[in-house]
Formats: sequence, C-alpha cells, structure tokens
Amino acid sequence: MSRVVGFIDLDAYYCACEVKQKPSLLAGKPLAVCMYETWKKSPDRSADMDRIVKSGGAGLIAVSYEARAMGVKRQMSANEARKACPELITVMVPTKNGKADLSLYKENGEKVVEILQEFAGIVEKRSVDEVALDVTDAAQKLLETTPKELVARQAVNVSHFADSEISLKASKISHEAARRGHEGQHEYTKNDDDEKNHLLKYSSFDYLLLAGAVVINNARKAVRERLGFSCSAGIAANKMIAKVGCGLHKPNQQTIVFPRSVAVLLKDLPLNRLPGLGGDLGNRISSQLNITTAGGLANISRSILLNAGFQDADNLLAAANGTLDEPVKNRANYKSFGSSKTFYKHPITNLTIADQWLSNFAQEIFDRIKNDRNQRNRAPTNVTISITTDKSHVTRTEKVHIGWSDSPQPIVRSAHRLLRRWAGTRTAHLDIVVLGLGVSNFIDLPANKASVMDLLTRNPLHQSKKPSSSAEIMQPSKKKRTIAELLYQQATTSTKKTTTVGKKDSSFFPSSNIDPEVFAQLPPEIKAELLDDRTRLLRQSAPSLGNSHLEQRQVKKKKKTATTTIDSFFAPRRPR
DNA sequence: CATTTTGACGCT
DNA sequence: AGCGTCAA
Repeated sequence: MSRVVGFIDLDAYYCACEVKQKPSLLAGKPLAVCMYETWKKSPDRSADMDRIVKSGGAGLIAVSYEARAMGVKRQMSANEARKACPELITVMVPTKNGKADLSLYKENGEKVVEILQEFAGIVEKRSVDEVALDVTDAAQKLLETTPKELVARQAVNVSHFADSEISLKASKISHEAARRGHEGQHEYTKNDDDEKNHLLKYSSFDYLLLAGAVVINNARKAVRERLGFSCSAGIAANKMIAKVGCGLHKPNQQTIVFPRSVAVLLKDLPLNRLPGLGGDLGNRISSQLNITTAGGLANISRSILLNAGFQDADNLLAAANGTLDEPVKNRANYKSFGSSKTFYKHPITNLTIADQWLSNFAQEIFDRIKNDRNQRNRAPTNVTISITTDKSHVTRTEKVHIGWSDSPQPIVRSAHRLLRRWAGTRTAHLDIVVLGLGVSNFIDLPANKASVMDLLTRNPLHQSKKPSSSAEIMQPSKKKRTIAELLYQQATTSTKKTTTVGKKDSSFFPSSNIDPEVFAQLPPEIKAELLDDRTRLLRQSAPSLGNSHLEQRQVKKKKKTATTTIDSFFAPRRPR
C-alpha cells in the first residue's frame, strides 16, 4: 500500500528559537548561534538573559538565512564569521550549571510536534528540528471532500516539484554544501517548469501526493502562525525521498516528488546525500565501486555489490532507486535522553569532580523526567553513564527505580556507583574528556500521580486508560526480572497465583495488597516509603482497594529485527 | 583557544 | 549490556 509521507525540517532552527525569544532585537538580522563564549568558566546565562556575545571564537552551530546570504556558514568560527559579516549578531546557547542548556530548543521542538500531530495520524520525531509525518489518511480525506482539480491547484500554488530545473540543479550540489546551506537553495521563486506540471495528467496516486502536499502546507502554516517557526518540507511516497525532497528548497518552501520524478532526482544526486550513506559506508561504496551518485549506485548489479562485500545490497539498491520504504514510525517523543559535556583540553582528573558533574547532569535529567512523566505517565528504568578518554569510550548501565519519586537522588547515586564501576580502584588521573549521563527504557506508570504504593498493590487504584507511547516499546522480559520489572508486573497484571506470604512481611500489610516477594527485594529507602504510606493510609482509614476487573495491559512484542535495512534509513548495516 | 550536545539504532 | 555508526 502506497503511503504519502511528509518530511518537515525547521529552518535555521536554533536561530529561529532565539528570534522567538527576542524578536525586536533579532528578527530579520544576520544571526548565528554558538555554543559558548569562551572555554573559560563564566557565569550561567539562562534563556531569558542577554546572550549576545561580541567576542569569542566558538564554532557556529546555527546560522540564519540573512547571515548565510552574507557568506556566513555553519561551522565557521565566530571570529571568522564576523569578518565575513561585521553586523553579524552572535548569540550563545543558554548555560546552566556550567554547561550548555538546550531546553529552550527542546521545548519549542516539542510544541512543534504537538501541532503536527493535529495533521497526521503517524508522527515520527527524528531530532530536535526534524519530523516525518504519514499523511496518507488525511490526504485521502481531503480528496473525499474536495474536487481533485482544486486540490491539485492548491498544491501547485504552494509547492515546488522535484523534476523542475531549479530542483534538479539543487539536487546536484554536494552533501557538504547542502548541509552548510545557502548554495543551490533559494528564496521563494517558482519558475515555469513547476507550472508545466499543472498541465500534466495526474495519476490517482499523484492526486494523493498533491493532497498530502496541501495537508503538509497547512501543517507548516499552523506551525508558523502559532509558534513563529518557518519550516521546509518534502512530500513523497516514502520517507527517504521525502527527506531528499525536503532538502531541495529552503527556507520556508516545500517540494513534491512524484514517483515519475524519482529517477531523475536521484540520477545526479551525490551518493552521500542519501540518508545513511553520508558516512563510512557511503565512502567505501564510492571508492570501491568508483561511483559518486545515487544514479551510479543504481546501475551497479546486485551481484557486483555482493562480491564487493556489501551484504546489504538489496537495501542499498532500493535506496539508490528511491524505493526504500521505511514506514514512518509512530513515535512522537524520546526513547532516551541525557546530558553530557566535553572538557576540552581540561579533562576531569578525579572522582570528586566527576561526581559533581554527574550530580549536575542528574538534576537536569530529573527535571526533564518530571515534565515527561506528567505528560506521558512514564519513567525511565535505566541509567547509563558514558565516559570518553583519550583512549576509549565506554558506557556503564544499571537499573534504577524512579516511579513517581520526587528526588533526583536515585539517579545521582546510580551515576556515582557507575562511575566507580568504571574507575575501579583508580581515583585520580581519570582523564575524562567527555562525561555523560542518560536515562532510557521507559515504563508506563499508573495514570495518576501516586506513591510507590500503587506500583506494589495487586489491585491498583489507578490504571492507565490508554497505553502511553512507551507501551509500544515495552517487552515482557524473559530474563531474570529486575525489581523495576517486578513492580511493573505488579501494577499492571492481575495476580493469578497466590504467593506464599511470609508471615513477617504480611503482617505489615493486613490487606495483602503488597507482594511480599517484591517487597523483600526493595531497597531500604523504598521500604521506608512504603511503610510511611501504609501508616498514612491506615490513618485515613483508606477505602477498600476493591478488586474486580483489572485491565490487562497490552504489550506489543518488540519485533525481532531479522535483517537490517540501510535502516530507518540512518543506520546502515556494516558489510562483512 | 573549538565539531558540542545530543539522540536512534544495529551488531554482538 | 556495551560498542560502534550515523545524524542534526
């Protein structure tokens, strides 16, 4: 079944967020965003403070289109950029606890996703500024209520087409130039080539794409009007081509790629502009097979690819032909998040300092957990530290119970333990160049804010009405169950067997709402919390916890990934 | 002085 | 669980 996919990319996104913060000062100005002012320690500057920096040589991570027009490019150092454009305004990213604080951009990005969800049934958040939408259903509905000729006219008025002269010119520029922006991209101009399409006879699927383009245009308009962010988009029959199409015309424009235009679009497209081939794999393909374009790869036979050691030949060819069809994932929020910092030329040398940074990271992460938890009734169960030294990069992970806890301490303690697990007996000369902390493996929590008590009751007072998004990534564990998993099990399934109740434990809980087996495994502080809860409940003479029906949580089994594709189109399989 | 700070995912 | 790759 053919789908209609829209791929949306926010224009000069970090700059746009800064303009939104201070429109009177920044709107319409050549603007760039850099990470820090200097490598020296300086006071934190929050999002609402003045963050304009006049000196400092940090690399630019975002450049407004006004600045690009003056020759400023991403990755230039700020000093270099000021030479190219003396009136350039450079803004540094907010800082908090001595590190970059990207929450301004993350929070705005989440608002964008919320709006886009009104326009598409399936929404895949791909990064802070990129979203893929499956708008097949919305496009179909539009065609049911509006004459297709009218839909086509609307779409043509607001879209480019991939086979137009200017689109094809844009398709030929290099990966690097395309990423740095400007060259080959345009302010909004439509030439006659686009209009010719309007005279063509459209297939019924073409009409569906045109309808999708109208939907996407409406979505972009909503984002612009409600949040002030402009974005660009591609519309095509699959995610990969939609993304390529999205890159053809920026800013604030959209491009339709009809199936019949795919071949000509890919013919001269630099190979490394194909999603997933921008790195090592793409380089090896280029050099070993002596090709430079997607069209070139499409002309290589499957057997030659296999002989050259590229085991993923089928998917590579599908990508080169524009037929790779990775479905838009139904995931509008993060599966993990974290906090990290590079200690440029001043590595962390001892445990105490590392502990302090980990505590900072934990605090920041916990703030995000609280927001996420309130919105989605979920909490992470894994904590991972990540440590890079000159010689190595390692991660260490352990389980953590967070639930509705109101303290970052569990994360802090985990992080400190994990640090020691990595350091072993060494306490000095750690030479940590990059230190990071993250959380992942979210589980659903009972729908309302509640104490740990609810997680342990056989007949929970609160149950999620609908599975939250994290339900789709849950899987029943076949391995030894962790405490967190036991808790989850207790909270969400009815207990069929009667557990052997240890007399000592059961005496704590006359109503037998707590599984003593579970209770016994709990860390002391949680046991304490439970006992507190119990006395509170007894004082309030809690109503019977009742029983009757329990919702059986539906847990989708994680699909066994038998074969790797050139993936989700971003993580190609490594040939052996 | 300077490609930082994130995030997803495949392989083993 | 841990490592490596790709990407914005």
